[in-house]
Amino acid sequence: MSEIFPAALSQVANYFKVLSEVSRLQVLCCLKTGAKNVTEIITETGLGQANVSKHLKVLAQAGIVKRTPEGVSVIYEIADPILFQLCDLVCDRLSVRLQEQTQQLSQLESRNWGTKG
Amino acid sequence: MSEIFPAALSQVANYFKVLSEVSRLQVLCCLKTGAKNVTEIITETGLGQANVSKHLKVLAQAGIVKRTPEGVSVIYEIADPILFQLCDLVCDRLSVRLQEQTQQLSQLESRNWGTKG
DNA sequence: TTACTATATTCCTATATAGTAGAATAATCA
DNA sequence: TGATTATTCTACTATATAGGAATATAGTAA
Repeated sequence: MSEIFPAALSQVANYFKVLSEVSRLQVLCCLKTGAKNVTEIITETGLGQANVSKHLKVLAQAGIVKRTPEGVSVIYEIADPILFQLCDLVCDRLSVRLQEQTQQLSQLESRNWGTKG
Repeated sequence: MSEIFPAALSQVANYFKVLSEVSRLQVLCCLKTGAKNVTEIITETGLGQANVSKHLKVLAQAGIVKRTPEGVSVIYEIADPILFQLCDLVCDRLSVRLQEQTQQLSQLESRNWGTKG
């Protein structure tokens, strides 16, 4: 009955895809401290100009940033209320995983290659 | 000072990338109702065998599913506590965006092509 | 051992897209 | 008008990976 439609999933997949690029995350991080124009984003991230422009377009189409032309330049700001929740969740999860892996590694060490013989 | 290191961001980006494929989301949806072996996942999703196997490997490496060999078959189950929180957040956000867009569209309609003249 | 089943891996093709350079467009000022 | 600056658009190359067919591997039973 409650079949999952791939069409609905593709929207979710696409949202995650937008967040799956380091460069775009860099842009978002640099916008975390407030709205900025494209030039500021370029200098702060160190990315190429055309590249930044493309990424901003993708982010804007996904509704993650808001574009506001202001005179000769264009201001971008984060517009997605869930963005930081998402990133915080993932960061916490990643650090927990790293801790678990570190622990497993140290257990493996002392069990199989310990000096006790 | 608190510079963002792209190396740290790439971990986050990679996590999101794992969730950015429709086929992988299909697999996760089918695991939502409980642990299943690979054959069950194949029939339930309709995906090819090699394809499912590859996606399961990616999901397991990301710590999103847990792999448990059991006799001749292998059981997979969801192991990531934040997965459904993430998906729910995104789904809610997507539906809000769609509502907004629908509303804007109808406003545009009545303002520019309305019968009032 | 052999035969069989369930998973995993390898190789291949097609597609998607990141990143770059340079052209084109748009807005401001002299 | 032209010059300057900010941004976007247009190819282009290189890389990544989804998906499928064939093959390999691991476990089970005879």
